[in-house]
Amino acid sequence: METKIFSALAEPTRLRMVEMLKDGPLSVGDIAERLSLRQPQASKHLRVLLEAGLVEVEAQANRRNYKLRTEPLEVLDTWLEAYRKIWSERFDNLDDYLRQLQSKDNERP
Amino acid sequence: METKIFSALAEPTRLRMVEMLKDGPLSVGDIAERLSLRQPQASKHLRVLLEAGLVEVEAQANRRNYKLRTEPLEVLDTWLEAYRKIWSERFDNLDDYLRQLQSKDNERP
DNA sequence: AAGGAATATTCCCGTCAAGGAATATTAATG
DNA sequence: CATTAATATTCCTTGACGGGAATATTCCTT
Repeated sequence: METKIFSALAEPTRLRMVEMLKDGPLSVGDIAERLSLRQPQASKHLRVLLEAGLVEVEAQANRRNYKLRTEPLEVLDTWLEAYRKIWSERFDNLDDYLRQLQSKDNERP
Repeated sequence: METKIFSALAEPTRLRMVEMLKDGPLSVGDIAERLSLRQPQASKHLRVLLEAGLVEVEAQANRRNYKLRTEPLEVLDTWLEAYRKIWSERFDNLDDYLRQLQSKDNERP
């Protein structure tokens, strides 16, 4: 698993950017305004997201519209698969345990 | 969403630790050895994982056994939910598109 | 109680990331 | 072509992070 996506999302401002872009593409200015950032900082953070593959840019005249790319998130989702097994196993164990209790209850009368 | 988990996983060594612990708890020494780390570095990284809630410790005599905690990963999994919708929508759109092609093919003869 | 094994913590240092301010770039417009 | 709007890049400084080496702590053993 590539750690680049984690570093990119480890910065609160960038995480908020990603969450914002979930609802559709935005220009740098829009992003900066909504997050109360100065434009250069917005551009810099967007560059990091770009290099992590989390966004793509479409130039439209003066503007640059940044759009979310889900591919790295899909990779992350796949990576999580192995861990989902673990917590679902735990759930199953709890489930088994509850069933055991249940059957003991049934033995009693 | 808490960024702490991302910072914790952004470090390649720590990510490897998490992946190792997927298969069960390990002592500091074991972890250090498998990753060819010096013990102090292993301890330091484990501390970060601990503070991120990604592991828990169980002291057993001299040893400290570190065990994976999946709770932060479950939070991450939940956070991903909103994005899964996006890429599955895209898939649906592609699906629709292919169906359209299909029906146009059928019109032709 | 002393010694040794396993682990944690501290100190030092080099590197890197982030913000601020200034400047460069690109495109539209008069 | 000059100006302006939108964005990117650079330079600087500061703070956090990671590795190395040394040391402290804890617990077992004898």
